[in-house]
Amino acid sequence: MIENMPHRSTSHEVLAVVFQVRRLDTRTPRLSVLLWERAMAPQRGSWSLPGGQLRDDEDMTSSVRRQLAEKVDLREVAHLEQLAVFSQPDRVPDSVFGGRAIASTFLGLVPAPATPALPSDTRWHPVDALPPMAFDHETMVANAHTRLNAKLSYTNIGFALAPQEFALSTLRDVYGAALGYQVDATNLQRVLVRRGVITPTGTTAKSGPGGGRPAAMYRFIESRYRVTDEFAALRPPG
Amino acid sequence: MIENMPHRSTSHEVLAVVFQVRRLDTRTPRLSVLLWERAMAPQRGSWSLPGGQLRDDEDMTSSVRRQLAEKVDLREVAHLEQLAVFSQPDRVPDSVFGGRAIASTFLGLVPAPATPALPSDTRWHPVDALPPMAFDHETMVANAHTRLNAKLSYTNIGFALAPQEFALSTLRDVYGAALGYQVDATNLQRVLVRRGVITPTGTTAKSGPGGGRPAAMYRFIESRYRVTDEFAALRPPG
DNA sequence: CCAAAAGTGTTCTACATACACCCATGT
DNA sequence: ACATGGGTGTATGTAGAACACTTTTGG
Repeated sequence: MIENMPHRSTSHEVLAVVFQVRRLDTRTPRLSVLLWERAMAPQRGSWSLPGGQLRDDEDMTSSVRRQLAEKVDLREVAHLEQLAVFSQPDRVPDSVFGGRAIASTFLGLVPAPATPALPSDTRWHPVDALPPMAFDHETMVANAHTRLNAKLSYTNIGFALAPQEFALSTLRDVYGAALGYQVDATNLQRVLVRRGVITPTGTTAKSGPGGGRPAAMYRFIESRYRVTDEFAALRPPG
Repeated sequence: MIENMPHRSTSHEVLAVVFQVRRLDTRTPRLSVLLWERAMAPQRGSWSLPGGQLRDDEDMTSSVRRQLAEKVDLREVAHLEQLAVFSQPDRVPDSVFGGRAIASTFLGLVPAPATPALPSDTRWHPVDALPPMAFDHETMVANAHTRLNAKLSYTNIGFALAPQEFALSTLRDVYGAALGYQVDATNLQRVLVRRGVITPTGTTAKSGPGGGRPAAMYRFIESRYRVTDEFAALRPPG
């Protein structure tokens, strides 16, 4: 492959860090990210973020949507936002795109319940146990995770991870999985109700086997991203 | 000019929103942004952000630095960070870069006291009284201003706007100019000292004409960007 | 001695955590 | 009855805003 030619071309790729809170086994759910396994060199066998080259006539948001549609049902992506740009000239070898490639990353969120069929090379991986990853994609995942955690504090972004209707214990698990520490359902309720983010639906869930009081169901008041309280904070315990 | 050809080229430009808190007249200082006036079509006479095309062999941070060096003394830029990408295919007419141009924006900060000579087409403009601006550059300034204000709350980013040593009343003016509301010097001191962001130097300033108690001088403990308190908030009065 | 500017101390409020206690359901 | 999970109410801590009062200078 030719490297360091004076006028190598510059292309632009778009990559999506798509998160969902998923329960793998019977244990508590984990924050997971959508990855596909590279079948060809370079870095064959390592895992990549979904994405691809930006076309000359599309903007980046359209491009991410187009490329994601090959991996998941787009109607399930409840939130999508720009993250950062990665522009080291050698971040991917020239052989991949026939030159140097700038990457723009996006954060995508998929609500908890459903996930449809995935292509055979594509899988969800818990972010706390990532497989070997291609190029600088691991950094991108960390970056996205940080952004998500920050926004859980001061926006209503949880709507894009939680089911349409949910018990508070479910919401607690969703927040807990994303933030990486145990969240108190009691306080979570008070905080989010006070801020006008969630509201009771009036219905209640059934008790599970072994009894227990039936849980009141809640829903997010808006299902569009909004900054709810610029200065709000969800602090870790301790 | 040719438009909507199936394979128009895509180029990449880098633009910097450089802020400084400046006193224009005798009144309180204002947050200002560095702009240059377009001498040629399109949009001749409107004002643009400094920047230009990314080269094939440089990363974006290097590119901003290179392009900024044509406008200001780079040693004065105390902070530089990535903002957002603007990728609408028609955000600038094809005639400018011979095709479509994606723009990556950066936030730059210059400390208060000095400003060296500028090129004749370049001037500082208060952000609350911007001149007619080219393309989507006004949006970019607004975007940068929002980011700066958020970071004043939970980081030590003020170091990049304040002089090396300063009285608290000066720092109050710097914060006030950026945030757009009056800040109480008393509380600012307590908050920033408690967080370990600023510290007294031991020296005091001279009193001005008409007297007044001499002010104790302070400095920022670190002059590197740092998140000081993830959950901190500086709220507006009222 | 008075005005001007800086600094100190005190109070007040609001938000968020912690935790003990009460409620509703299944077996 | 009692275990299991859900919900309510109360205390506690803390960061930050508000503001009155004191200190130090110049004229």
